[in-house]
Amino acid sequence: MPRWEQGSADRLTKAALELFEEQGFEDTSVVEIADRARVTTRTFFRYFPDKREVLFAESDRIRTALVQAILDAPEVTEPLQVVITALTGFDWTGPGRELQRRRHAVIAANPGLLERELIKQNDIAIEFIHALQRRGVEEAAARLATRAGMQVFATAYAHWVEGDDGADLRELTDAATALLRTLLPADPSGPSPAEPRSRARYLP
Amino acid sequence: MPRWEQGSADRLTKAALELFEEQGFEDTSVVEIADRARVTTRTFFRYFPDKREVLFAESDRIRTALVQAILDAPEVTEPLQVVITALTGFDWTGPGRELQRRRHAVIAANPGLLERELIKQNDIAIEFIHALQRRGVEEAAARLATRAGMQVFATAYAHWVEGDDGADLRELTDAATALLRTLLPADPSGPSPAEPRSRARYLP
DNA sequence: CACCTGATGTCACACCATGACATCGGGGCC
DNA sequence: GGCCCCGATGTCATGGTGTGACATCAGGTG
Repeated sequence: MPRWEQGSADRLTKAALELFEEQGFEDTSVVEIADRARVTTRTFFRYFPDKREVLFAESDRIRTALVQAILDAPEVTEPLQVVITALTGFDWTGPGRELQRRRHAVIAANPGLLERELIKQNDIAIEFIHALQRRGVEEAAARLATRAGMQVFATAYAHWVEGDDGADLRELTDAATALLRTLLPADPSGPSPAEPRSRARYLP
Repeated sequence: MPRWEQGSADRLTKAALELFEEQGFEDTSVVEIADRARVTTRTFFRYFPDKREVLFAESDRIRTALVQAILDAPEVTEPLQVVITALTGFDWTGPGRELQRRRHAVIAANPGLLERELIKQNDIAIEFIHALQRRGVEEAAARLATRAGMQVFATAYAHWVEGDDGADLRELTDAATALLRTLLPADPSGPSPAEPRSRARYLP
């Protein structure tokens, strides 16, 4: 195929993004997308397993890169820091900031696509947990570190994109981590009735 | 309608559960479910917005009860404890332990239903966050407390159902909370390069 | 009895998704 | 050059999902 010609997958993604912006996700049929990309619907489904997936082609690349970052982290690093560092170290601009913004806006505007985004995030979390376990982290700790780390990052990221001041993303994650710590009861004797903890089943 | 006769919705749910057990979710059509329940597919879609939802009718009741538990918690309670207490205080056996077990087994065996379960949990999380905010908790804290609390509960619950010893669910959540605390860097000076924190944007 | 109302059935239709097979065009090999 | 192979795409047929419009039927009520 000549290099100057976009592949069908790219044309389909572009067409879908445009149509979703123009008339919404639900009111756009696969036929319309395929027509605009000058292919048949059969070709659409050869490239994407279903209609929603057309906006999530990058997802695989992102997930793989993040998991690799976790596996590559220095051995001594604490699991929560491993997760947060992987997330903050990733280049989220991807294939162009503007395209990324449009894609995100379309997803945010459509419940169906939001669901798919949630699934994708969950897939990433699952692989994070496995990656941490491969680093020797025990399962319960891996689950907690992953979910907490992703939520901490989400909190920081939200403040980062909407923040007026050019705060550093790392500093924001530190602040979010600190906030999370304030939510946990103090360690030796908490506000709860000072029952001494029964043997901590999950501690190493 | 005579009292001794089950309503269509109940018959549909029962039929669907049986068929999903017998031949799987994907290989069961709405037509089959409707036939076994002695109604038409049109009636199926009057009671359930889509095929998956047939196993999640209880979801609304559960979500409502949990949110109410959060709103009813004593005013002084810390947000994380509010979430955990709401979850541990709920009667998860619902409409019969055996039915609940079958339903859960079917969901666990089908990716499509697992996705829906994830969505439902997310819906619950969103309402938890709103409920906490109504209690005066700031948004970032509400998000972190909700996600952390749900994950802590999930960790404890998993150990509870698979545990041989009859450990108390409350003790298990305490243990999981303690584990989460060990994952966070120590508060005043952590293992990270001792950069003094810039003003903590999220602290009260 | 006539009427109303809620639940259900009937019919038609659009869309999503996939299997089976045909076609077409370019690159390599003799 | 001519042939063949193969990957990408098109064509056709089909099954399942989900919804709107309207008909029907039963029970309760005046």
